[in-house]
Amino acid sequence: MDRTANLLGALSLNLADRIEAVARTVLRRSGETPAALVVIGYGTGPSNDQLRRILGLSHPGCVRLVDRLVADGLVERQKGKDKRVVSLHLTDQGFALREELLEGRLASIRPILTALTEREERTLAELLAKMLVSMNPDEIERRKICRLCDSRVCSDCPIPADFHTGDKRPSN
Amino acid sequence: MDRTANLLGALSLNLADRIEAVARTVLRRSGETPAALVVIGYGTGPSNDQLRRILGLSHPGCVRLVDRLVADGLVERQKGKDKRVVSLHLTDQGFALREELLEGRLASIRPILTALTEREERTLAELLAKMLVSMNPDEIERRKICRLCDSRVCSDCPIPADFHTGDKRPSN
DNA sequence: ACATAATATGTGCGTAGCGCACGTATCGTC
DNA sequence: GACGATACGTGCGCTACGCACATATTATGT
Repeated sequence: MDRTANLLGALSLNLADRIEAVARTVLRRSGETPAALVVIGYGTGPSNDQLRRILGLSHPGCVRLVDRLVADGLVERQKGKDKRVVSLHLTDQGFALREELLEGRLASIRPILTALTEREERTLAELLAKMLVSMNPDEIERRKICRLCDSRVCSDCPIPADFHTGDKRPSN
Repeated sequence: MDRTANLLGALSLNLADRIEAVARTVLRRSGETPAALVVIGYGTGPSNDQLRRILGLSHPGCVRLVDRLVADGLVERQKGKDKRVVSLHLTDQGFALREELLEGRLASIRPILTALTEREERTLAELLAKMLVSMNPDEIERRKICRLCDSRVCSDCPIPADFHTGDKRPSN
């Protein structure tokens, strides 16, 4: 079993490398910034605090991250229902870059799967789903796992989170 | 196929998170520092330049990384055959921490695999091996992929690199 | 043999991303 | 209406990293 664990770890590391490289190229930012773009892009208008929980950052870290996204013209701070909370939304430019990021991510993963037959790929999908389900994640954990997911291609998500109702364009 | 790619990406992200968390806990360092400890621990006495290529860092970045490891008492700079090159070796303390890191990494991956039957796990291992082989990596790329691997556990490595001759204790 | 290029390491300086401690504004509750 | 809880933002420092540059050693060409 440890051999399998090791192989899985090695492949995961390589995929993480690829995805990070894509994010750097597309956004010119690193760390949790790409994930923030994806999460905000689900269109639920998350608060700073909700975002930081999903990204696993401190509150100040998240504020600064949003500062960067705003400075880059990708995100807008809008009023929430409560005068305390900020509601985060993508600008059109942010949405466009998010699309590029998500497509780049999938493009970097696809080549690995071409090594498999269709049948093998289906088997892999089943195994992956089984492992994801077994994590039995709570809502925050789900969003954390899916913080770079392209929900549109993930039909029948094994660990559906709230925002799996589909991405929305910014409603300016 | 994109659904499978997305699931694979999500699981990989989660595994990368877990492994990074373990590394932070064990080493109190982040970035490529944990990988450096593992790579140096293969006992081949790599030079600064070889190390940087495997880790994908700039040369100065690698020098500073080694500075940190030396300051932490985990690595020693020894003379190479060439008066220019430095040969990097672990101290006993470095070796001990490397063991802790590798075991922690496996421990963080294992729980995911318990969701599978033995038969399923073997299937997964086959698929993983097939995907890794299909990358057809050169020597540097192989070491990059395996820069956090526990080679003792990875019997019959699908992409064997030079150092798969087994880890060695520091030979002070 | 000797200048010149290539290799390998290290340093000064700046940047990105993040956390801790703290301050401030708004909301709920008694 | 006071007081704690919630949510946001700021000052400050730290870690990890890259670029430009300096230095030392080895290889190469004439």
